[in-house]
Amino acid sequence: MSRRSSSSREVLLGLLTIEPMTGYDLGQLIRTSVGHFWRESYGQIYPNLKTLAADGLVTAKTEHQKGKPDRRVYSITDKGREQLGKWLAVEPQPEIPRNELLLKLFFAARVSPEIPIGYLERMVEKERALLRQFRQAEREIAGNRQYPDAPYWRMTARFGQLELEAHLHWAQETLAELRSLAEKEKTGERKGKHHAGK
Amino acid sequence: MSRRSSSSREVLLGLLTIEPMTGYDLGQLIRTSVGHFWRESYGQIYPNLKTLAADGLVTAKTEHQKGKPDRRVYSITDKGREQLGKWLAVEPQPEIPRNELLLKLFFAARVSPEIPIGYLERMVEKERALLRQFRQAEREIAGNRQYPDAPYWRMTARFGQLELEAHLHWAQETLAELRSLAEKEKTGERKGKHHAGK
DNA sequence: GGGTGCATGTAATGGGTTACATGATTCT
DNA sequence: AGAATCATGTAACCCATTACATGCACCC
Repeated sequence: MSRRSSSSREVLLGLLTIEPMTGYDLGQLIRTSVGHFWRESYGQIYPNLKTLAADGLVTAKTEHQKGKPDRRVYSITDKGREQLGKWLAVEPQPEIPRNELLLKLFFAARVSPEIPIGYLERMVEKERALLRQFRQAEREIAGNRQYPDAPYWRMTARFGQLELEAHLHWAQETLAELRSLAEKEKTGERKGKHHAGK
Repeated sequence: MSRRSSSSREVLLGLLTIEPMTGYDLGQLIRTSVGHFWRESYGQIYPNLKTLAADGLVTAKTEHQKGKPDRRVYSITDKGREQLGKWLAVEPQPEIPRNELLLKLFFAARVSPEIPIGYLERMVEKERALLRQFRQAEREIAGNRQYPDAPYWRMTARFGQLELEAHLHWAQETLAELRSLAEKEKTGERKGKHHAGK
């Protein structure tokens, strides 16, 4: 048990409190449930399940199937649940994620405004579609009263929605500004072309 | 020149278009200019400057100073500017950053609501302070007409501001919901305590 | 016949942070 | 006296993605 900062093992523990699952199931579920703020690759999931088992936080049993490969079904142990509780009590440290879009925009004066306009337009497209299915999903979860996890799941979904809305708002505002910038460049082409081609 | 996905070298190139600088200067500038969406450690900056010089994208000269250590001052070359232009033209791929706060919230039904309440409260505090200095900074940049980079820098700052506002809004909304959840738990303490202690 | 889904795993590779080493000066 | 700033660099480590390997069943 060395010092580990990341939470790759804890997602697995957390999802195993819902029901026993295989590594493959966990991969699927991660994509569909927490996928908009947390990803794991199988190259991470399988080895982590092994170390979790070695530490006694989960147990595994193999189920044979005909026609399909064997399943290694993992269950969380009491020790695992305890560990999860401890992890939950530790205040999450806010980190600043890298944003390549903003980085390119920051240096965009070196190229034609058409370039950032291009990728903002495509971004708006994608985000609009995403927002639609987000709102759809929210309506579906909204029905789930009774289940004790439901309110928390709704909160995380709501976060995604609000953030998306903010991004969209910004993108549209920014597009308008970029277009007027492009306009000015075309009309006032007298001197100061500061950016190099290509 | 192998396939590299990250943009750690390009930040350096980009900032060197402003003026020649040392690795140390670059570190400082990264923190103060793009720090709210991009970070670099010196363990990354110094080796990258070396490879950039080896590839002919920057040149270096050493300046001696008395009392202080020598400075290695890097300047971008034409080849470097060209490279930067190429990189800027490539559409940035949106990635989903991991969010540990949301992950813990997703599993928060396993602990007392007091726990997420605690860290959301502290988050609101911090973000309020951040927002104040963000708005401050924006007013200062707003004066900078004439400089060709200024509009782009404002756009990235604006992004940070809008996103922060969205986070704050969400945090307050969520706090209210968590508090009513905690209320319900205290009054209706009949059976179903589903979460384990500590 | 070929793609997709189920299912588990390992190895190579790459990207990045942290800690360490060094050392004079200036501020508190 | 001690901390912070300027300044450069390396080594250890860790986390994570991607590619590869395997193989049956089902659908088009």
